[in-house]
Amino acid sequence: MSPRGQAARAVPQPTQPPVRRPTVQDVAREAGVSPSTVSRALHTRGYASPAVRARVRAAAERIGYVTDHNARNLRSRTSTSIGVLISDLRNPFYADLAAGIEQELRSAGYQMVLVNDNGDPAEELQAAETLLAMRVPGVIVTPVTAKCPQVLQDNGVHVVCADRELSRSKSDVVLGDNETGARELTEHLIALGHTRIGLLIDETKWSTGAGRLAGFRAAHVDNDLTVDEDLIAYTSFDADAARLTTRKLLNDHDVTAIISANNVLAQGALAELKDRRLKIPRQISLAAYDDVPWMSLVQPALTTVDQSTVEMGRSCARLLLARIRGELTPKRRQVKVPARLIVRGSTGPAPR
Amino acid sequence: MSPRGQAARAVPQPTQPPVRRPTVQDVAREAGVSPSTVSRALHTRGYASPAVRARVRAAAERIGYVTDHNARNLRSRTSTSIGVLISDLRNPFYADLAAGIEQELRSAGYQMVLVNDNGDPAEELQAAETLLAMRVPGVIVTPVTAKCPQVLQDNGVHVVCADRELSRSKSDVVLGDNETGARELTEHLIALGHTRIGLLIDETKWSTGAGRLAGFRAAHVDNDLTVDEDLIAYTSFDADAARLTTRKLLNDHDVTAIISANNVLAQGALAELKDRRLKIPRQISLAAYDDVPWMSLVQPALTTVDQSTVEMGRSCARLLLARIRGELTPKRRQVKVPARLIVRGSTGPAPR
DNA sequence: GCGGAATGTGGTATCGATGCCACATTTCCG
DNA sequence: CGGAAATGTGGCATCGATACCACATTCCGC
Repeated sequence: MSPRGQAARAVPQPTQPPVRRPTVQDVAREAGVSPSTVSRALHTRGYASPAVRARVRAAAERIGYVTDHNARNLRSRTSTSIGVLISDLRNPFYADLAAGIEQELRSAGYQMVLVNDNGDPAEELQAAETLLAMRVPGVIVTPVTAKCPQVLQDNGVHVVCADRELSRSKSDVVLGDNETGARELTEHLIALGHTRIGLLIDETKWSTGAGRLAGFRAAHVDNDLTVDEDLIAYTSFDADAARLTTRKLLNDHDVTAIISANNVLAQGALAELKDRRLKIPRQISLAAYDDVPWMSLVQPALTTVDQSTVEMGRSCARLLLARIRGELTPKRRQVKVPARLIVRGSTGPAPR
Repeated sequence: MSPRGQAARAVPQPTQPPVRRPTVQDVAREAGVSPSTVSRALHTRGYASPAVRARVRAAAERIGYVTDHNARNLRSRTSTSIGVLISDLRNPFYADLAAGIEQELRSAGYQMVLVNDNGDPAEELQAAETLLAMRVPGVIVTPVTAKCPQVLQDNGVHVVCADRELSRSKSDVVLGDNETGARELTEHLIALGHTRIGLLIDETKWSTGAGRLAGFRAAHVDNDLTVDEDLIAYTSFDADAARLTTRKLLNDHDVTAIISANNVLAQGALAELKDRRLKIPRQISLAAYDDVPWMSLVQPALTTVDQSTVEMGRSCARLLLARIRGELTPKRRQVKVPARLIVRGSTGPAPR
């Protein structure tokens, strides 16, 4: 309807007459104290004698009182809802991340508002606006655009970026140790005698891809190998595309091992290798960054780097909560979650 | 601290002085109208001339106004946040379900508050209370206990149960067509000549397991086979347990095919078969209910029943929203999402 | 040209909990 | 034993948006 801007938001519809829920007033009457006292007895850091506190709690329980967060949030200008903005819940990486975040938030008494942005800048920005409207005190985001964290911070919302860092970011950030992980993975292959290793990768603008690429290079340098730039196969973030790119890589170059930069690309690479009936790891080795469950179910199981995704999520939540509680110095924080090489059957000595 | 009941909830901490956000008042001043008019112009179904509406919108955009949902919700006694209560985000089934729900909710202007209950009744109940506190108009839940939907409904919250139905449930529900799916899957095996088919299953109290078991039986009956009750192998919802159960099943009985009742059990079954170096499907066929990505990546790919989990999630959301908007008759609704047999390489003719 | 219906806008009370301050009691100590 | 400090409670205003009603205009038809 509106030409642009202020999109017409869903307006709460005229629902049926809701059940009347007990209020602080009701509890006060029931317990024979004032509403203020009820509030203090139940929640606030304020004073309340143990006796009164117990009486109020009993009364609240008796009549089934449940605090209204909307009223609470409005008055106290805070909220226990935290926004979580990720690309795609169906990707196990994001699901694990969200699971870790949720676990930590919940045990601290916070709630998670989860939004998929499908990796789309416009949706991401719209989600940010929604979270602003909800007056969340903090947001955890796997950013697509720098604008999103920017807008949030400009409005006083704490932001933790997860998994990746955009240039000129001012937010706290939790990253995997991509460089070390990729280096170890590459060195593992080099130690097996591989010298012509293909790298299947989709992006190198974000810290994630950039780090993995850097680790790949570093491993070569440390072992006096030069990286053949033609073996770095750029593709898009999509299994089918990765498959085609792998095909091309195999057609044009004689690599003895392939590293896929993430779990999505690995699907494509594996599919292509199987399709060619290549014996893994006898004829070619395959390894992937970002361990997800299927990688240990296929035959042979894939050698991978486990980036402790759930723990990464927990870290994000802990960091954000600490920030919200004002426990941190203003200085921007960067947390690095270690990555761990898991050697399985898909990597073996270089042929011949 | 408190002996029991009214758990001490996290209280919003004294955060740093938040940024002052523009209010309706500010927009009103900027646009030269009254606050009431601003409200109507931006949101409410009320009247506002196009001219004023445009002017107000422009003003709002100019000063960066974002509605405060807490205030809005408090006053209007509604909310656009929907609770989603599931067991385990790391299980692709739940992740897909949540993804479907989120997609539908978001496109309708609602938000998703996601809570993992880890399949634990206590956590489930606590989550329900949190959602009550948030005054969500509706909740989608994969119920563990009947008490949870009960409590919510008693407080006037609309509930849609997803994936399973507890006895004596009064809520709307969205189910997969477990019976048909399991019947088709079983019939597929029977058509291939299998007569001794093992069923690996964890629960049959919920409609989910019960339906799959019923379908399994029905296929036998329809084909004049009797079900050997010993081939129904009960296990717990855990891959390792399923593996042991599979081992026992193979040791004690000579089955020519195994059906796993869900994606988790399938992992255990597959692991055991691989461990025994059994040729699939030459020596034994394996099939699973609930198609998840890894099943098409393993070799041979698994024959499965795809229960359209994402679509199931969408259905839940659509049903709940319709209910909230009062578009439905009071009668309890039950939606059945069709299941689809996907034949892949893991099932073949019965040996000999 | 006038009564009365449409139409659009402003004013005010209110949603429910909490921040803040005042004040009634106790407690404590010289 | 008096007065100051400590302690615990109640009262009242307030967070920001919206529901609801009153009212000023404009628009009709007869």
